[in-house]
Amino acid sequence: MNESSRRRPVTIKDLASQLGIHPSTVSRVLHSEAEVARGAASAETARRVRELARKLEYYPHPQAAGLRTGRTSLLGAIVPRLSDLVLAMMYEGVEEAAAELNYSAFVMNSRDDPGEQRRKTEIMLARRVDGLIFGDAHLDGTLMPELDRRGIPFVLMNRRLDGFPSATCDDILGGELVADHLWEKGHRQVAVAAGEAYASTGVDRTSGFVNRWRGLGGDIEPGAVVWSGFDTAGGSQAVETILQTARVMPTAVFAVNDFAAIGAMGALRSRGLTVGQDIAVVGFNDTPIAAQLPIPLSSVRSPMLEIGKAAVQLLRKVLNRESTDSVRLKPDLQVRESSG
Amino acid sequence: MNESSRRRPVTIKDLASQLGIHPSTVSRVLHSEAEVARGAASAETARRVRELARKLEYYPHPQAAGLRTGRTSLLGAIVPRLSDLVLAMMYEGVEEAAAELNYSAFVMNSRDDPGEQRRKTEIMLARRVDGLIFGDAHLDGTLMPELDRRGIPFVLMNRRLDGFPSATCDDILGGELVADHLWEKGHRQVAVAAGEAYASTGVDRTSGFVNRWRGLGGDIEPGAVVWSGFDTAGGSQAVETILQTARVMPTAVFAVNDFAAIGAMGALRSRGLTVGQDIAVVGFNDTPIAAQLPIPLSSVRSPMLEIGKAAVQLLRKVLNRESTDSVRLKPDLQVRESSG
DNA sequence: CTGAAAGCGCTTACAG
DNA sequence: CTGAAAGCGCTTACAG
Repeated sequence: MNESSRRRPVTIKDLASQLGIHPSTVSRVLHSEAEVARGAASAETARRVRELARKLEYYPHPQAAGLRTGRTSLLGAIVPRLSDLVLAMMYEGVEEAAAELNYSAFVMNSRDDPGEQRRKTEIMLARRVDGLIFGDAHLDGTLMPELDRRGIPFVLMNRRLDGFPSATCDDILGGELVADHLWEKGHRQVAVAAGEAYASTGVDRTSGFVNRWRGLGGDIEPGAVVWSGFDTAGGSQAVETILQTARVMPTAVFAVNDFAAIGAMGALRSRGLTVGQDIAVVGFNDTPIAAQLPIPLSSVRSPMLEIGKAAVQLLRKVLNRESTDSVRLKPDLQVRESSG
Repeated sequence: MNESSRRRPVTIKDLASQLGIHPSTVSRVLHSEAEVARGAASAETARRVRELARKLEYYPHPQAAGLRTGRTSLLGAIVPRLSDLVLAMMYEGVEEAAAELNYSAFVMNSRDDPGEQRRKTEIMLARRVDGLIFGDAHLDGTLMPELDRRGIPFVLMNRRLDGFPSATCDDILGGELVADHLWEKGHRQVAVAAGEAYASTGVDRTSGFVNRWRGLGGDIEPGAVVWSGFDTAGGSQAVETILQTARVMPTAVFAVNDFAAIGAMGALRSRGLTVGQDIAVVGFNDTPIAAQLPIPLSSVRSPMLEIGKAAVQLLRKVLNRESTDSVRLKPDLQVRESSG
């Protein structure tokens, strides 16, 4: 059982009294970047302060500093759900990059529900975060323009939205890579499990694919593009719909998310089709399971960790009032047995 | 682009001056639980304070309050990796339960590395968290006893450790459920992909299985229990080892984690075996993909979200210096095609 | 019932 | 180069 008799952390005052100097001098030294502490204190004083701080394991009290400076060094991230591996990976990137900049990051789930997005945003603001990162932007949403009007610093990751800085995968390119690959493999009848129509990821991957496909001279049957959830259930439903409504059976399915692809594979198998032989399937994100599935899944590798880190860098610029350009990181295609 | 001209949040002083009363009175009212504000202010004053607070959308400044009270209302959680769905789900539970108690939760990854566990713990403590939740306890680790000696309030989740309060799945029971099921299905030669030997999850699931199996009159071949990673790679490696070293071919494999089970399925398939016909596979945690795999995976359902919530409740008790008993939540077995 | 003061730990202009 | 003061927003014993 815990004793809960934590010893009181060392403060600036402790350091000052032990050194026989004023707390403000300690603070100045600890904040001077240069080892020599130009203007903050004499080289000798600075040395003694730093030495004692190290010896006593002094750590600044971030809340106290924040109270004084008006900044909390807190970043808030809102994602559809953390149990979605794609967002979890991106958030790992956010966490790492934030820690490097001496920020702390929070994360909350919105479940892609507009009410929850608002609610969670207000909670984050009540906690006085310095800025926000949204992984759940809706193309038809009203929250982002509103926050912008209120002057709240934020950036987007994962999904983009016109007019706001975002760190995303180049999803259009990702879709194009899949079109090139399937065309080259000789497929001419294809279908798309396109994801949610409110998410730029689904929209961009799909439009990249469709436009390139047409550019190559291919046709997309009406009813061959089905909007659906990004999860396994969404993928299997999309395939059911495609199989029921398509006039011509597709020989390949592009699912804009690996989990949807896994759901699609399940649905195809229960129709008696062998993926990789009777029908090709390609997913998106190249999550670790893709390569390890019983039938390894071809997938577009997106740099999820890097997207999270890029989002933090972008937010840093916004907070510093520097100019920002959205970042689109390049994906590449991993071809495996499911479409080999 | 963001304007970054956020309007200053409303403070207690703002409320007080608008009402012509003293800030301390406002604070007292806002902290009195009862609507009538017994002892804090007159019913009329209390009413006016609450009304204005609502109207101006006053939110307390948690850092300022914490500075005064000595508590930050911050909880730190450390997990092996957030991109492990099991931990991500548990952390969702942590986040939700913490928010309900007006706590904010942080999470960091330790990658199951003892150095990182220490480092991340110290970062959390430097941020003055009120308490910690560890999802990455090692059975042979030295960190927990050390933190206990230092009087730092913490609890464990996911993995247990003797002598410390934990919220876990009843992993022994989970292993027993699998043994009963496979025995009943007529299997007599079994193997186990047992997970990491430093994690109570793997150890308990395995010992629950093995002990029950022997109790039923079964034998476990030497070399039929293989320690391995919890991920897909670990599962496929474990199966490779089992197939190479087992004297008798098993007819069933119990993998203590769904991702390991997926890896196992892949390895079995590349040996030409059809899971569910030639060989049974059972996983653990019943993650959402289990049911949606091309060959649906039998799995022990563990209440991941509830484990996270229970950990927060446990930590709350520790912080209140109430007595705590470890919580072991009951799992159940979902039988599917992979072992049907 | 309500005001006034002190102080949590830190930072930052301001003197000297 | 260094000290002293003020103040961030809040809470809490203490008076009256």
